[in-house]
Amino acid sequence: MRELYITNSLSRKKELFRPINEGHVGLYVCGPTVYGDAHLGHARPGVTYDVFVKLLKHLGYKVRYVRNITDVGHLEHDADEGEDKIAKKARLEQLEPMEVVQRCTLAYHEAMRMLNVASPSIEPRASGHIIEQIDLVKKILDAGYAYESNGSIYFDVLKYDKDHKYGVLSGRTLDEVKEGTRDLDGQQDKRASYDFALWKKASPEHIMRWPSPWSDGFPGWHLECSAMSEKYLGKEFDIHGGGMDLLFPHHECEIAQNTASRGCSGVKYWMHNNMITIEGKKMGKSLGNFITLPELFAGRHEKLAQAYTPMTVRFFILQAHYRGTLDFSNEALQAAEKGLKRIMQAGKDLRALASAAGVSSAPALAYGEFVSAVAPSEIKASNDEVRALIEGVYEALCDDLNTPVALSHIFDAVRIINTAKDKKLTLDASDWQALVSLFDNVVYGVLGLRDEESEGGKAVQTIDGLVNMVLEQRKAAKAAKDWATSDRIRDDLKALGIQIKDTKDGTEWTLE
RNA sequence: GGUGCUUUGGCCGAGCGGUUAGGCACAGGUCUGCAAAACCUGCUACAGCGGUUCGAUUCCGCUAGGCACCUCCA
Repeated sequence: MRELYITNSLSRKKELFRPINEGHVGLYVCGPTVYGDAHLGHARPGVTYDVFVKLLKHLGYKVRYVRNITDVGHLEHDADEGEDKIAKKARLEQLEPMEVVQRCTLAYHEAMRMLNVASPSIEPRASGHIIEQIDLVKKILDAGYAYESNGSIYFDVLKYDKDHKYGVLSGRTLDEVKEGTRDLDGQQDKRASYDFALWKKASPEHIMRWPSPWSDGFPGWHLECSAMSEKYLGKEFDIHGGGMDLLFPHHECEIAQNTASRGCSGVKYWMHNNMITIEGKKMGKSLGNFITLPELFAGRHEKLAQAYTPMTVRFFILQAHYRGTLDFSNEALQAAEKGLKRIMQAGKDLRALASAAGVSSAPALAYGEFVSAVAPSEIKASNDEVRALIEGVYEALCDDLNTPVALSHIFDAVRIINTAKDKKLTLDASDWQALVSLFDNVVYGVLGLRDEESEGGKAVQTIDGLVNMVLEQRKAAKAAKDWATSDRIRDDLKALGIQIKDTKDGTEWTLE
């Protein structure tokens, strides 16, 4: 199996990935808190870990991918004070909290589906694991790293720090954490401001509540990930992912909870995707630069010059490395749209050319499903450039998921395909086979890019027939050297968004 | 205030101690009835100031700007 390197946030270095169990990978990624529309920010981890999982599978690993849904316990302000986000939304909209959860979960799934993000193996909900979470609180209490105060349970950070050192992931010392933690009102129950809640006693008006040995209440936000990752992936698992904004305090607290209860930090590799920024700033409701995915796909937002398709967004995300910030702008999205179109067009041409060269075309791809027809090591080509570029693609992907570099090599493939189409380059069957494999396995497979233009079903077929009919008329006009008619047809079609290309072999057209 | 990250050509965005990443845009050319597309060529940048080095965009320091986390956020 090819070596895979990933940047471990724990060491801040690129490390060779070695699974705990040969050939198997356990991956846990923090999913959304479901209290609003899926937004541009959700697309980044969604796409990033989707590509990562697809790469792992393509390399031959068996993957268990767990991505949770936070539907309780995530509070509005401080980790331990303020209103539950979902309860607040429910109150504002006069809905049952679970109605909010249901609606937002479905919207999130729909947005992910459109982005061609495959479902995780398991998608556990916090509210469905209250028993496990209570059990975890008990273990931490028994170990002496938590205390009860007025019906709530808090994690004793100071004690934990003495025994195990708090802050290993974020690189903060407890002194630094002390300085940075604000003293807020209503924290009298805690011994220290940096202690975090494991269990909160519910106030009388709080709807989402469960019985526990300490009070009727609800679990703290950090608890669910510790409880559910252990349940589905074991005491120690391979990789934990999430957004960089979760690194502190969320993931730091997870490590503390894991260590306090299980005796080990639980995770071998931590991966963190960076943020999408808008005009250089992180997207946030308070800044008014918050764009939801439905708005983006429909072009309905004052910052959007046009609508962008899900694949444009996916490609846009893939053009930057996941650990860097990615700045959103109309110019950048439009550039991505054109670049993607070029790759997809080459993919279409590749099919025809390969099949003409006698290469049996791969079975029709079930879009949204991962196709692994050929193992990466089996891809062979006689043309040096083709061989080098394919090697480059795999090398980049296995070098901390460097999708932008992988794409740069794929653009080399596009150029080669186009040159061959122009008959300025001849490739043999093994080269065509290699390119077909590259597109099926990597472009459509690992990177999960789909040709949206070809997916319109019956309507597209109808348009196809109509356009070909009109083009027959134009052909006749051209034959009669009636350029006025021929040009008018071309212009009229262009006005409808249909772009004509006259080639030696006839007329081609594409939908803009 | 604390901690960390970052500053690349018109835009987006990789990367590296010495060989032009790539995309988009732009200009010229080939092809074409004209176009479009495609291909070829050009545009060769690394915030500023010092230092280390035979050599720095790449390492170190300082200065200036930006960002993130420390509060909910992917």
